[in-house]
Amino acid sequence: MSQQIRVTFPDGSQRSFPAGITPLEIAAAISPSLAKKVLVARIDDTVRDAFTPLHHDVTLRLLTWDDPEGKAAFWHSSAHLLAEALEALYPGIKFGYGPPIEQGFYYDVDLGSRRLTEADLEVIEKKMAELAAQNNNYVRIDISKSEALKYFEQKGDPYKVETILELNDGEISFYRQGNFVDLCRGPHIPSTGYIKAIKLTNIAGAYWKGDAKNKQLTRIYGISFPKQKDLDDFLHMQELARQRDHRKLGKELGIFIFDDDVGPGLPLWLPNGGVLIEQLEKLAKKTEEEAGYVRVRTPHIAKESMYLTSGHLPYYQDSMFPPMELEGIRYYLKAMNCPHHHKIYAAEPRSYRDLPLRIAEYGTVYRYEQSGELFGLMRVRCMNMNDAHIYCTEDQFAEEFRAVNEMYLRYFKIFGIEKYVMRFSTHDPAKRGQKYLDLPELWQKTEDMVRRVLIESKIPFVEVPDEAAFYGPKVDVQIWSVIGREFTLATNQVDFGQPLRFGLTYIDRNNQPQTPIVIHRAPLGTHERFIGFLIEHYAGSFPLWLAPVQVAVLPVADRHLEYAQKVLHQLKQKRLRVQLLGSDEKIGKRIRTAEIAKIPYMFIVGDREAADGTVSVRQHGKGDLGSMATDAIIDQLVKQRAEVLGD
RNA sequence: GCCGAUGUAGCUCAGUUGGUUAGAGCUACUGAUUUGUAAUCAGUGGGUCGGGGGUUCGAGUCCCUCCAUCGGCUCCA
Repeated sequence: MSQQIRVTFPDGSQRSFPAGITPLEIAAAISPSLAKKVLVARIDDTVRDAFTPLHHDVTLRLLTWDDPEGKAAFWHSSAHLLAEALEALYPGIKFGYGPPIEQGFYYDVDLGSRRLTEADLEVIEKKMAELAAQNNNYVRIDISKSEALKYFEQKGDPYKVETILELNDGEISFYRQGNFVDLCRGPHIPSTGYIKAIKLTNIAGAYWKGDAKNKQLTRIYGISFPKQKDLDDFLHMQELARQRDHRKLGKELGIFIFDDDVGPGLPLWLPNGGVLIEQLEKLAKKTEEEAGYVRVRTPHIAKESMYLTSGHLPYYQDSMFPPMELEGIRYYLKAMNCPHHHKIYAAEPRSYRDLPLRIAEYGTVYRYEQSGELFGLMRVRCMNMNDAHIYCTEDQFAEEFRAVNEMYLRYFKIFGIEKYVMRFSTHDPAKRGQKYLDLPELWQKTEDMVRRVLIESKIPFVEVPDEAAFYGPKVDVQIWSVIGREFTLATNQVDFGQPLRFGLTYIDRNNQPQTPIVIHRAPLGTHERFIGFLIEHYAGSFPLWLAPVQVAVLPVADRHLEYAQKVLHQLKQKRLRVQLLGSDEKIGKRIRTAEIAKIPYMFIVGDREAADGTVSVRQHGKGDLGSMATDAIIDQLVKQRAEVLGD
């Protein structure tokens, strides 16, 4: 009677098993140690519980903690465990969603009038550990819609009821572990005992269904692991990440500050930050000059009428500082540079021979970001954009877009930026005329061209439908802060809307007026976000060309001061940024000071060096490199700088 | 903007259940020291405890309120 099924494994091998066997039992048949590690299984193309009975021939892949799907199930099951603990501790609370996330899991709960504190988290953690130790199995229960509704109506959980109402009968399942039952499509790990280490990380408010109009629930974040050591490692990594947080390093390295009296989101760049800005601008200006850009300067404010022309008012008004009125006219602080640049384009008649026209400016813009959004340098209210607008014909568009893209890649190479994602945002044709300009041909043409350019330049990218700008498709570069927040670092946008609004034209070879296409591009984003990112990227140890102080000169004793001054002078002659760390403190202390300041090079000079015209070179993070002829090492540094800045 | 937490010298932090002149290290300043690859020694200065209001005989410590920061949510042309 025992029917056999054929199971195909990822390596192509096949084995027969009695029907009704579960992936977990199959794992046990292969090896007991494997069985202990299996969390879920990919059955044909779907990830399912490892305790799913198999009744037909299948392809099977056993998934463990080492697989992303394994981790996701592990954390999803942990979220259920959190809910179980919460229900045990605070009977009667209501449950929202409780999914796994990239690093851990959360559960949204309605605690009524109860407030949770950090101390409560420890209590909940203990309860979770206690429930985990019971090693209860996760059990799947397929259930009808009406039965499901009945259960949660009886229990009095409106959020679950609302969720069930949106599901179709026949695709609803519950999962139970111990005495706790939750609506869930799964899959789950076999039992709670797999969860050995738990850390609840924080409490936050979160709107039900992510809608600010809905009630705000309490979200409890946590993370869990199959071994205590994994949790320890995770916490250690987090600590290391915090060490390179740009807000901490920015203060320690004297790069920027915020001041209550100046205002939130309005950074003050200290001299060291000023150097970073100078160098970035030097790089950008050189790069843009070589790429045929022209440079302009425009005011920080403009009349209301211009923003009516551009269409930013009233649509974007909430993100702009409120207007100021002079002589009966309203002026706005600019939130973007494009309108000013369009005016420069329109300042004279343009011929097809003038195109492409590439107008660049490190423009300062002001945006009224919500107070809760501000985040160090990464999200501010005053920012300096590496902005430019390229005005071109349709025929020139692909080539211009490609050139911009290549500029991105050149920058990324210089900075060694490897962890990023290019997001290609396209429009939804069904929403043309409402969310998007109704210019089907241009959408089609530019989207195709952008896609082709991205593929040809072999940049991995993700295409996100229905995320384009109102006026055209765009490519954004996404990066992450050390604490894992995602930001758009750079952006490259196509615009066929504003040229129409501003009535921009050029005369083609047949003497007919035509509308140019505009490309908005900011490969280095804003100084604020880019430098915030760089601080974290380099952990504050900037490469020579960027470093605020490039070389520290350390005389061993007072009698070497004269020689130190001579070395200092040689460095300055080559326009290197230097600092003399005098001799009041012992040399070890001064080396420490320079190391903490993350100065790339130290030149230590004593009797030996003064006698033979050398310096003892110490590189930040690497240590003593030995003595070198002063001229030779300075030449090396100058060469290093020239690799990026060209001089 | 919403939920929650936090806010003590320039920086990092300690300040028991509210009780005499609020502490430490680093920094700064002064003096001594003249040093060979990650912290020389001594002395001095510096906070009224984020702002305002209140409770109390008495508040850094309790309450209210405003501001800022932090963690999320929402937002992000």
